[in-house]
Amino acid sequence: MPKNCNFIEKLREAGLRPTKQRIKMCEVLYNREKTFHFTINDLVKIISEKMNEKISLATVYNTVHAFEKKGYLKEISIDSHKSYFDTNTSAHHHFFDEDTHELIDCDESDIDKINIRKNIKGKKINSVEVLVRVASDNQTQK
Amino acid sequence: MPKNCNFIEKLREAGLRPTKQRIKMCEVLYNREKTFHFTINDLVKIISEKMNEKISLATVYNTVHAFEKKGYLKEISIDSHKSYFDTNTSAHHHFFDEDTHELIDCDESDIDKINIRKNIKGKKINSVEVLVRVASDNQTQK
DNA sequence: ATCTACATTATAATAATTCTAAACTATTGA
DNA sequence: TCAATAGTTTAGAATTATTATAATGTAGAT
Ligand SMILES: [Mn+2]
Ligand SMILES: [Mn+2]
Ligand SMILES: [Zn+2]
Ligand SMILES: [Zn+2]
Repeated sequence: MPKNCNFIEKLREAGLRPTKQRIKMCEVLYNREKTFHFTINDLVKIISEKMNEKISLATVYNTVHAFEKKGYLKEISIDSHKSYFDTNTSAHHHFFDEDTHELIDCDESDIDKINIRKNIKGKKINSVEVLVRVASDNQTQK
Repeated sequence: MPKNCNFIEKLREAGLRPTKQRIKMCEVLYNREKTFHFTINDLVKIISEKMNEKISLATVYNTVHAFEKKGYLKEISIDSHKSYFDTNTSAHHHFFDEDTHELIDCDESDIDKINIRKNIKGKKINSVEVLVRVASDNQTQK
């Protein structure tokens, strides 16, 4: 979803009723300069602490999954223990900072096109995504 | 761990007491031709159904995590909802079959070396792994 | 054989997520 | 306008995966 867009219209187009909870969540998620990577927990915290709003946890889950189904959010597998979501729904690669647990998007120029030589009979490729795990390089440490 | 190895010795070397539960689990995990990718649930099922053994669920978790810490198993992030483990602990790429939820290892020749042009200040790269999601290509379907 | 540190186990606790069913509300159209 | 209705929110219960606890068992040392 584009930044500063008319969320009421966008929600309607997606067949989702523009309730105040959903509009608030759109603002949190999409009124940003950069891609937003988050866990449900992050999102709940932002809504309650930064926005001083109260949206039921069940609604946050429902809405995130509704947005995911409509293609406005994408789930990212980084950690088997919790779900990360991404407002950048295109196929793209990531850096994952193992110190801060932060995800950073790669753009086209950051990683050369991946060349897959193998193919699995009867199967087509749905996506090819690279995860680069990084951590502080402690060159100053012994 | 090599196939058909002396698991008692291997466990001792790792500083792990070779208990009967651990030896049994080594047999299930490492007496195989190919890399084994599994969830805890898969493993428990194999132990109880195929091996007709009873190992407490807590022990399965403890042992898998002990093996992981010693570098005999590696956790793979495919699905935020459950943990996959891999007996191939080297850095390698995967195909993931979205129909069967099966992981397949790539070998060196399957994917060309990944060229990363970006670097994050103060961070070093720990790993670069590619996940290729595949699904049945249904060319016969409408 | 005895000791002891470590391991196993059943069970309880926790955490993430989903379900349920009642209350609420956005939209429709009389 | 204003009910009717279908979709939505909500608190709380249920479920699932995982981890903690604490009692019991056992491998390895003496
Ligand atoms: Mn999900
Ligand atoms: Mn883990
Ligand atoms: Zn991203
Ligand atoms: Zn593998």
